[in-house]
Amino acid sequence: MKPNCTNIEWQGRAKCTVCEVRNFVLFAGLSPHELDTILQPIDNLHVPQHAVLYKQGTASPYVYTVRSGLIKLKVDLSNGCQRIVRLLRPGDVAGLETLLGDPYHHTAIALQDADVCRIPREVVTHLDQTNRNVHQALLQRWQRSVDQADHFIAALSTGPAEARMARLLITLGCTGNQPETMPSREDMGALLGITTETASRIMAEFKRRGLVHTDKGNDVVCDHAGLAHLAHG
Amino acid sequence: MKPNCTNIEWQGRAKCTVCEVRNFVLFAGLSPHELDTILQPIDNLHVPQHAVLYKQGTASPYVYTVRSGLIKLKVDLSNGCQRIVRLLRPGDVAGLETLLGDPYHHTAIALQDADVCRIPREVVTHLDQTNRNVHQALLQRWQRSVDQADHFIAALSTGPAEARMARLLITLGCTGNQPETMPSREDMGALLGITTETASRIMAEFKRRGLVHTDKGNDVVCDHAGLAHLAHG
DNA sequence: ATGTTGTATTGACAATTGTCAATCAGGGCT
DNA sequence: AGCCCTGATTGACAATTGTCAATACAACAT
Repeated sequence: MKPNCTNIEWQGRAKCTVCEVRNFVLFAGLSPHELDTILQPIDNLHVPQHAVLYKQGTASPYVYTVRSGLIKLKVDLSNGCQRIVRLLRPGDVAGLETLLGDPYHHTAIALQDADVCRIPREVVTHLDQTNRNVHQALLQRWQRSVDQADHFIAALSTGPAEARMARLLITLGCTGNQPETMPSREDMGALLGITTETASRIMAEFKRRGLVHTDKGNDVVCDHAGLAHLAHG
Repeated sequence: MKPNCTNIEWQGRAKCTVCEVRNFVLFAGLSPHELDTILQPIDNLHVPQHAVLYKQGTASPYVYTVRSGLIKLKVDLSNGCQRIVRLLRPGDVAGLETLLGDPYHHTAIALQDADVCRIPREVVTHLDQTNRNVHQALLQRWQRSVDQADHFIAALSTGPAEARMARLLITLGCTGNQPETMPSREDMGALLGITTETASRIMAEFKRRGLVHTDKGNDVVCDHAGLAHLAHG
């Protein structure tokens, strides 16, 4: 077996009180004192690109919040294919179903190198019961999952492939200002419910039309207005 | 303007203590005494087919639970089309986003005559804070929305139209035992992200192949095994 | 430099799906 | 019955997308 470079690394105990994205994550409403009183450890993990954070159908008592990077949630289809049902960015939460005792409903894989906090289920359930702000934040994360799923249905799974690709690029944050790292053509296909080849063709055509411009590597800059125009039609 | 036969009718104050589906809905864990102490009124509404329960973008302080019938949640697309993102059956909850102060994220319309309970937001938030069982049930409803949305992505928006239609019929509960009421071809199209004509062609072909059998009106009985086979491939 | 590997791109063709228009079928009405 | 209206079905054709195979390209190791 060849050396595996996609092992998740422990990065130390999370330092929530100085977390630079704390205002976006689950514990926004906690005082430093309250954070100190958490008995269970919150660990900081580095998830290299392509590493598996958890597998669909397995159970473990952890919820994850994304601090940096990009995580995909995918499901296995009956015919062996896969479909990506969600993209998680900094501030998003993964594995909420574990709070209800369910095994994970998806397989979580890093699309780009990511840092996540691994939070024991008991920490979340306890804080949910004792802190109003955390409770509200939890409900908001759950609603956010619903909203993102709806976006996948309405924007990324509806209409011709070209329009969906344009919406995907916009969803990925292509504003035209700074370069964005693109997923592989295969992942784009799994995101949009089209084949890898169709995804490749559309991206190549976008390049020819000047709608996207290769920066370096997988980074591109986009013509946001042009993409927005295609996203409608 | 022609007479409107799709007005929502008030059916009286909800009698939760004798509600035949209470075990499936939000207040499963409440004792009769606790139910009596709810100050805000829970109303029982009849929603005729095609009636609008609420509109996307509007705000009102109500959550709804479906007691009978079938409700569709749809969103308006940028190009004027519409996409159905969820189907709600008895026990499902609609409008949870109102608990977070959001306007409704969808337009809710009855696909079949439906009975719903209209619950003031304050009732839910109060019970959520005072009763452990209601709190847990609320989280489960939220997760159920996520799961149903994921099903729309993975099963109803992936693969060729024929397989998606087979999965839709199975989702609608076609077991082959008793007849099921079908949505219109237009709604099937909006459910699957295909055109009305394609939906019609596929259903007609299913009939010719004997996979579905017209019972009476919009009711059909299905060959569950045959559909399940098509759903894979 | 050379090969090796994995991904992206492209071509050729088949299959699917969309578009637009016509026709058909059923229910309600006069 | 005859008419009207709506939704379902079908036909013809164009456009899109999938399939399978070949090629191009970039990163990396030898």
